[in-house]
Amino acid sequence: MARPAASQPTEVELQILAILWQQGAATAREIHNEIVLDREINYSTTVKMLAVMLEKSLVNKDDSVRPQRFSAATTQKRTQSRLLRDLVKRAYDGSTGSLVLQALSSKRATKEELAEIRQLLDQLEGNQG
Amino acid sequence: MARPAASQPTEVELQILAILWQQGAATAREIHNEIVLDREINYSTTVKMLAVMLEKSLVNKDDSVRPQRFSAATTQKRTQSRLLRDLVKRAYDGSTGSLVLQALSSKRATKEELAEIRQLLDQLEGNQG
DNA sequence: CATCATTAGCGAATTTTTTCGCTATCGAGG
DNA sequence: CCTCGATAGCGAAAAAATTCGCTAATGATG
Repeated sequence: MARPAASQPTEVELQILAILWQQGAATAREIHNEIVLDREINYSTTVKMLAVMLEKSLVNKDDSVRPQRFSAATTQKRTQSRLLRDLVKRAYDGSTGSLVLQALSSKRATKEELAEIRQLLDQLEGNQG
Repeated sequence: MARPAASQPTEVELQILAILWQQGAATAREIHNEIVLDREINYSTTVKMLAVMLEKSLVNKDDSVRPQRFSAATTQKRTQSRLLRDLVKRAYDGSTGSLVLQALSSKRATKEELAEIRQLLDQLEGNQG
């Protein structure tokens, strides 16, 4: 009776995933040390969260090494997509464009990113017009 | 001992806010009827959520009319901004541009939106280069 | 192979969010 | 002004998310 396919990560879970995406596989201790830079937390809590996330299939555990190493079960991209889609649906009335507009106007991207965006835009309009 | 200035709305709270943004001020019953279209829920629950949200300053209550009317305490834009900023920080390593790129490539925006985005892009690059 | 520091795991407590039962209040209609 | 259907509110239960104390296993070191 498998699990219902990796649910949306919660706040704390996402923080751990972010660490794993950034560092690749890591031990509980390494993950813990990262979290500690950000907020107070007991080592047991970190370990427990990892157990919970394993149960939810949000992370994988490599038991063949000691100490065991954890890694994200899903790519950052995939998770981003889900979160993004969800946000668009819940807060932007489903309009991705409106989110993009706001993102662009509110916070400035780097010159490189802008160029990249423009390029993508060309491509999209090309396909459409 | 005032409250800590409107926290990030939770799942259910956001659903209610979305309704208020769409319809403007509404009675508990009206809000409830909207939620019911989406999922099962008891009227008491809706009323309670509104009370909680009032406490958190997420909504305002007009007591001068009967039945009382609720309205969102913050504009949709403002809340969107917060949520977006938060998402960028937590899942996109702080890179807005990377979010925009993904949003654009994953789901297509309307022709109008694309044009608008392009215009905005011109403006942004103009200011920068 | 005893000792000790570290890692691993369990079970339960705490906190936050969401739910609703039950009572009180309101206001329209008779 | 009674009474009845709907709205309002309270307090507590249930569910979900986060926390940690305590014990067990592990493996390096003398």
